[in-house]
Amino acid sequence: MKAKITLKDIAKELEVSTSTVSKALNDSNEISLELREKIKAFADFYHYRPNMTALKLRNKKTMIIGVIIPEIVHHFFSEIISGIEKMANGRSYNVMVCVSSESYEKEKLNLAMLSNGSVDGVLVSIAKETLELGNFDHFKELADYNIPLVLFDRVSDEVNCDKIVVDDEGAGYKATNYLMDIGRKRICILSTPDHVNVGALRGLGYKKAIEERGGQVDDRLLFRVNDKTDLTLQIQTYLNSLEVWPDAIIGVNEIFAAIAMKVVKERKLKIPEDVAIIGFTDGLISQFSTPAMSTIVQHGFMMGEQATAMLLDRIQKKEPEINYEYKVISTDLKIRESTEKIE
Amino acid sequence: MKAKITLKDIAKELEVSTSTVSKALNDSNEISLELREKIKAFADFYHYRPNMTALKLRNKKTMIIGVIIPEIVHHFFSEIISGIEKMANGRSYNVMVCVSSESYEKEKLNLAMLSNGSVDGVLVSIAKETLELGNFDHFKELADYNIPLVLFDRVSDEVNCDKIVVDDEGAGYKATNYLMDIGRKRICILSTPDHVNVGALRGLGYKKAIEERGGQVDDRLLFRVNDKTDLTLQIQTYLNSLEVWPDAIIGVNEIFAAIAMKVVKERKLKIPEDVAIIGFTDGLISQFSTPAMSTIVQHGFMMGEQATAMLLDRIQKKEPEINYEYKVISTDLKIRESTEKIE
DNA sequence: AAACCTTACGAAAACGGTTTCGTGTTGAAA
DNA sequence: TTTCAACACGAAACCGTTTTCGTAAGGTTT
Repeated sequence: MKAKITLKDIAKELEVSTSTVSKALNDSNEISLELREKIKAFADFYHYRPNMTALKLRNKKTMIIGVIIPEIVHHFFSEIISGIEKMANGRSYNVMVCVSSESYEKEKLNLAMLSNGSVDGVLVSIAKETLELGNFDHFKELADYNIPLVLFDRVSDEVNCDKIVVDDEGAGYKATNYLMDIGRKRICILSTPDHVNVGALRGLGYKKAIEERGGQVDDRLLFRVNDKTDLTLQIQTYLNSLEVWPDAIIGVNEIFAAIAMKVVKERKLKIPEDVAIIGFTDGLISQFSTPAMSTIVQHGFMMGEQATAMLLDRIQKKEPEINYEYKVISTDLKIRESTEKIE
Repeated sequence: MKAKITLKDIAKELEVSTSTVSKALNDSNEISLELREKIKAFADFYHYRPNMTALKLRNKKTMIIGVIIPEIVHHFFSEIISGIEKMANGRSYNVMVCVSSESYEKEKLNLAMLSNGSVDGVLVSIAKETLELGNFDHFKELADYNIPLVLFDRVSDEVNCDKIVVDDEGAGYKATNYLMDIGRKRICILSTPDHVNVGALRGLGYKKAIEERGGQVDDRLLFRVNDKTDLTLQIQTYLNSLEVWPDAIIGVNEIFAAIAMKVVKERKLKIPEDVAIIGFTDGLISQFSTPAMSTIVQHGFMMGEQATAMLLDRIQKKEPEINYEYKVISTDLKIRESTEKIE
């Protein structure tokens, strides 16, 4: 175990000054070629590596971006992290991941921790509890510290910053339209409480699609699943409470759709003949369920990449512009067996 | 946008020295109560927060641990990260996540980046390519820099450090035994190439269980799926190439099992009546497949927590002990519909 | 009144680098 | 010969903290 060697050590050993060593290693032509080579060889031999922390202090940049995410064990979010990690790495940044567990307090704590100079910028997807409480002051403080912020997926109008979201309304619209195209009349949507913008927007697209064709939105077909109690039970109870079963179900996430599929099967109804099902997030469940689930694919990886690109661009600009970007990522409809057209 | 305020700023403003301010803020009784309060009030008012980077440099600790993981979009691994994050946070450390994408080069690069003083310790699950190449020199360098390392899940004997793994042999044994208990005679196992210790060990447990009951291991029933070509095709081809179909299949991960389930269904065989299936990793597929999949649950979250605990303990000890720990996490068999006992 | 403690603060070093500026030595131009 | 630029290097400041040590002022012992 050789203790890590510093500039000072090299300087002393070679009887030159630290500034000379520093310059030599940075290939400055202020230093003669001869000495430069000698120093480099020496440094190389002892595996010299500059201390990052010292550099960070001097350069006032950490080359780290912080990410606060509600959950990691979640296909869509892990895809996003993956995209973030890739883009950040490509631009030689590192990623510090924090999990809010959907809790306002943890989100606030994480943000405080990150904003003390640990990172050059922050990427956040807002926790459900925060959205519910509607308290976004902790984000505003970031601006005071002059730390760029980009919100992704779960955003809020009350925060002034760059944002990037999935085209949730368009996705809801797309899914609904497709289901109508294949002749479905009673389309049910399993959504989230309205404070989660994601769910609300998907519901909006759903309504828009129906109304556009002169249809009447039946409010009984829009169910808001809350995540405080057992999901399966809620969905089961709800579906079975309908006097007339729907002939199509949209789940605003993979889990809702998967549960719906289970419930439909238990009811001995055929998928897609009796009931067509569409989910969101093209995760493993969708690919390996029977029948394979049609889904709205949300391009989480791309979202992570682009959010990071936006953040890094903002970091690298000196002027804190007031023109914040709002980027929308469009979705694709991936048709599989759970909606296969029947004529 | 108030620029972030430093100790020096406070000192100048209050016409005292920086040392006084520092001590006051740290509640040193070297400073009179009166002045202490005054300084604290001032600092508070201007939202003073110490610069982390400066502290890191001074304390020679970053309070960050690095994690190198082969993949994020993977249920087991994301569970582990989740556990790591929780434990690290609980002990006031932060987590820097890097992805090797199963590539030797990326793993090496990541390790180099982390070991330059960015982190106090590193947690690694070895990339498949690295295991295949059998080159572990990059890990040995870590010791030179005196940075503690803990390997988890994918480990190697050639690296001297703390390790923590799932009881893979026991899991394979447990699954096989259970299948025999419910009367299965031809148990097939979909494993990985042997250089992936995880797969190899599960295969070992499988063999042990069979031999223990005086059975003869039929090598044709052990298939090594490689991840270079289409998984579904491989498994499909393999299963259909068997003269006699197995009456039970063990997939050493969730995907293999899910694919097997699909193939079995396509063949119009009944699960579990004709073929029982057991998977590993208790992810979403298992819970929401039809029939719901019996699995070996691996406690990824706990593994992440414990790996982190081991690492932090090692970091906090001054003496680099030679007694490395090797911890094994036992698994549980979660029985669901895909193996339900039939008599 | 001399010697000694406290108390309350400041100066300076340290962490490990980079960078600006100064300076002694050369060699070439005037 | 003088002047000046180029070259090659070192000194010192700097990034923002903490911490050791020094010390002046005042109080307490003898």
